[in-house]
Amino acid sequence: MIFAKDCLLLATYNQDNILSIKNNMDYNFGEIEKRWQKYWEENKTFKTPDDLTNPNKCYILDMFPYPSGAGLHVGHPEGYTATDIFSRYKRMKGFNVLHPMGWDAFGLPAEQYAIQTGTHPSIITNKNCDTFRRQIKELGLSYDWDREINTTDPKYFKWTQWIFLRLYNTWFDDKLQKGRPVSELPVPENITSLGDKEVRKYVDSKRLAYYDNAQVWWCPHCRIVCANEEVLTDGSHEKCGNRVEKKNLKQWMLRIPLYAERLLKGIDNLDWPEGIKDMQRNWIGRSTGAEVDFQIEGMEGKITVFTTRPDTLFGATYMVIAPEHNLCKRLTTFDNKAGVEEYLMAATLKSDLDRTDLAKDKTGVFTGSYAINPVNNKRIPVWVADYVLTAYGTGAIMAVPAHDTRDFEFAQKFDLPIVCIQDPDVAETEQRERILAGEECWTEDGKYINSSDKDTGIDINGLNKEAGIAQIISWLGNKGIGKSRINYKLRDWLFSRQRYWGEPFPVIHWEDGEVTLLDDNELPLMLPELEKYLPGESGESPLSNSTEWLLVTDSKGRKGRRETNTMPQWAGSCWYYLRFIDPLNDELIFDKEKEKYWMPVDLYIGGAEHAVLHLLYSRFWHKVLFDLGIVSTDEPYQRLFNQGMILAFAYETQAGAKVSVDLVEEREGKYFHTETGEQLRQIVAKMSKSLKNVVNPDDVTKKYGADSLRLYEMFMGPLDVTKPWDEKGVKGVFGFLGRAYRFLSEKDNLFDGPEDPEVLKGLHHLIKKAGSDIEHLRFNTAISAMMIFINLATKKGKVTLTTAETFVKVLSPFAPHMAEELWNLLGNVKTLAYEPWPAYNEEFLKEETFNYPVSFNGKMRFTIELPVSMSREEIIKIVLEDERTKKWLGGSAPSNIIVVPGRIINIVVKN
RNA sequence: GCCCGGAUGGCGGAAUUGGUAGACGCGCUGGUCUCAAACACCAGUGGCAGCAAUGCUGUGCCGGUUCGAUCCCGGCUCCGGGUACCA
Repeated sequence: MIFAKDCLLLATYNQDNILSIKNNMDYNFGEIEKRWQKYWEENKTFKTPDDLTNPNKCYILDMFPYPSGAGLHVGHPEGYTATDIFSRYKRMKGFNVLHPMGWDAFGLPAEQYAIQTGTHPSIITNKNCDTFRRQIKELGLSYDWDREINTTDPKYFKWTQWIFLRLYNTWFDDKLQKGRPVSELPVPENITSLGDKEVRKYVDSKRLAYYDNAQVWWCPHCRIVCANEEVLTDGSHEKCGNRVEKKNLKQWMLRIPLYAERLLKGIDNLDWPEGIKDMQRNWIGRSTGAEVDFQIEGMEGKITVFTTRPDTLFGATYMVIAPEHNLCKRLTTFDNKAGVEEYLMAATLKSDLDRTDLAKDKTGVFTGSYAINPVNNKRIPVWVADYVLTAYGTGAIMAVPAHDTRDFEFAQKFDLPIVCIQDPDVAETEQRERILAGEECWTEDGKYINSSDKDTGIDINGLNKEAGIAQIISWLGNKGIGKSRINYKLRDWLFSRQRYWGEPFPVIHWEDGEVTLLDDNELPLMLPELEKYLPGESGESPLSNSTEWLLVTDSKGRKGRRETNTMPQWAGSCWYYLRFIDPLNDELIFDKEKEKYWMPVDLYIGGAEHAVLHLLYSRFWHKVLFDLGIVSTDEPYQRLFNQGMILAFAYETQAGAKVSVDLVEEREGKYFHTETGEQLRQIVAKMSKSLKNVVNPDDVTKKYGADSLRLYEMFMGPLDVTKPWDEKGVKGVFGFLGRAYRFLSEKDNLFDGPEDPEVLKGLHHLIKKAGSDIEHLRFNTAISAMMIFINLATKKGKVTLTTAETFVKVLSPFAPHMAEELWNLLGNVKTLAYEPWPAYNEEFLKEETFNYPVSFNGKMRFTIELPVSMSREEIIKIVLEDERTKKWLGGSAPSNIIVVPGRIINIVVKN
């Protein structure tokens, strides 16, 4: 009956289609996919609508990739397919959809390649982008390619530099909890009176971006500085595996801790996985406590400590300062000088590995000096130990060995006094006595003891923890030697790298010491062409080799030198979601109206490895831009979802040695080493070059088509879990697509007229389930529902044309090429990308009867079909009369009968 | 060590979050088609016992709450991820 439409189709569509109709029994995915990819590209089907009046907008974003030389692996399409399904679904739901893709293309591999070959990094970068683009297009992903961005494009990084200027020119108003332009910064009079230089110094100390000496990890092998997070716990460089060392270098830093409170509070209202929110909270690491000043015996000055437990001051029997503490030298007495110096020397040479290894065995050395415990005026020794970190708190602690395990270990080792000040009344008698005697550490709460002093007039004995803390803080405050304080783990962000292939800082250092930034209209500051990309010996970036670019002279003849550091890779990815809104705008970073319309990002999908850093940095920049009135939302990413990693099968010997996949053969479901013949275990491991178990999407697409790849990636399991790749699984979904295609492309299977009620019910069940599953990103069960429907339709043998069309619409977000092809074969001439998502009718889903499971004491014994409307009483009556019930009762009377309408019948029998 | 996830057939996973455990797919077994194979199609498939009807058993282990537990509570074991002395 669809012959008439076929004729129309033949007349309106291209020659290829005639072929496909003749041979429509076969699912020729190669031809189909090529045709529709071409159609979408030529018709700009997925161009983002310009109309900003549609109140339903949806900004759907992938974490854009670093275009590595290896090309795509099957992990990439997982997230991309998920956002694509969501985007296609939202378009059909009538939303304006913004769904862009781009490249996070600055990075070390291209630079290393440049060092080796002398080719400009942009050449290899662009080549890699081309590969990625081709591969991504072959997956039929519905990106608006007119919005493609590349972080290495001067038209893009001009605005990255522009944002840096804004960060530099912003200070954080603590009272308003808001970033403001430095032009609005009030400068105290005692500073203005000291002259311009001091004012400049003051302003610089408030800027969000500052230039200062920083102790950084230096990788002698890569000749670059590594961020803390790039240094692994064993003291090696994440990128190259070589040992790193400490070095002092002038660096750009960003004062992200000023935004700690805002970043922390903002997390609460985000629709993000709870685990990721927790990780961000822990990273920010807010803790409340107090700062307490300790006088030093026989010396001017004081040691300030940060403690979360000021209430335990009476138990503080010694102090520890970090090796890097600035009072360290002064506190060391003549007798102890040799020992301390030796210890300090050892500490600076220590890598993280040493520190971690030695963690089990605490080290430290006595300075010879004593401090005075303010609550009881007792002399307590001051020690130096590397278990105290200079970067956290004040770099000094008061040690309360009775109630802190680290302090306890240290005190035991060095035989320092342990005074219990909290009675562990909940502990067992024997344990309690040990604790009271200072033989065991107690970190739980308890009633204070030994916590009063007549001379200082303080007494917290008998109080609980909360009251004790409050009283001590108020006592410290009155004395002017302490106050409550909130401390964060979050540290200043080291924001420069000694590399070529990054955004240049728009900064000039003048010979007189002044630092100036370029004006907006001087941007972008381009990277110079170089002959050699090797970094300078001293740790300077390769940019220092380019004298022509490097040296500048101003109109008055003053000489200056450009900043040779470049920005880290985070810079470009911190704000790219904003540029996608208006990527071709040369006048503005983006149009304000467009930003207001599209922001925030409604769905952001990417790997969990970016859970903390990328998302935290990005949120920080966004909040600054919000404070400056540049963006309209306080948070950038409203809903976040992390896809799980895709692993692959790998093989290992009985001894546990990994065997490369090309040395493995399968025989009767078992695996053997092709050379040694040893039987191997199949395990699941990360894809890696060394195991040769990396799966390339190109190979999958060639064999089964992009629709199958997409479907399998989604069918493997829930989006957020780690799951192993298994090619056999691709075969499964390929089979499903083939069955669906053959069934729906065969005219004899389609008819006009009323639909079979069972098919109708199945169809509407599918529409409902697929819609809700897509909203909740549960694609695996949506696909399963489509399979169930096709199984039903094939069994029935025939469906109406309307049913076929409806099914194709539901299928289309998942397998868009095949859906377009079928849509076309069913007689439609336009793309189905904007066809309305079908509505389901609850009426068709209604059941007349329900097959009740009847259980006895919770064990299901048989089922009985009863009308849904039947009352509880009637149900009980019928069930009790049933022969099978009598059999299972075995003569005894039921003590209780539970009927949950539409669910279950449970008969309780007491023996 | 601490924090966060998780454990369901031979395998990936499903179960309206307290109501018929194992949907859907893979694999396997048998059959149809074929000279044969592949493809495709049909049937079966948690384990144990039985020719079968059927029965027993079963969601990492032990215990609890409940008429009823994969789901809630307590205690373990193992696996994965994060983190590294954060005062």
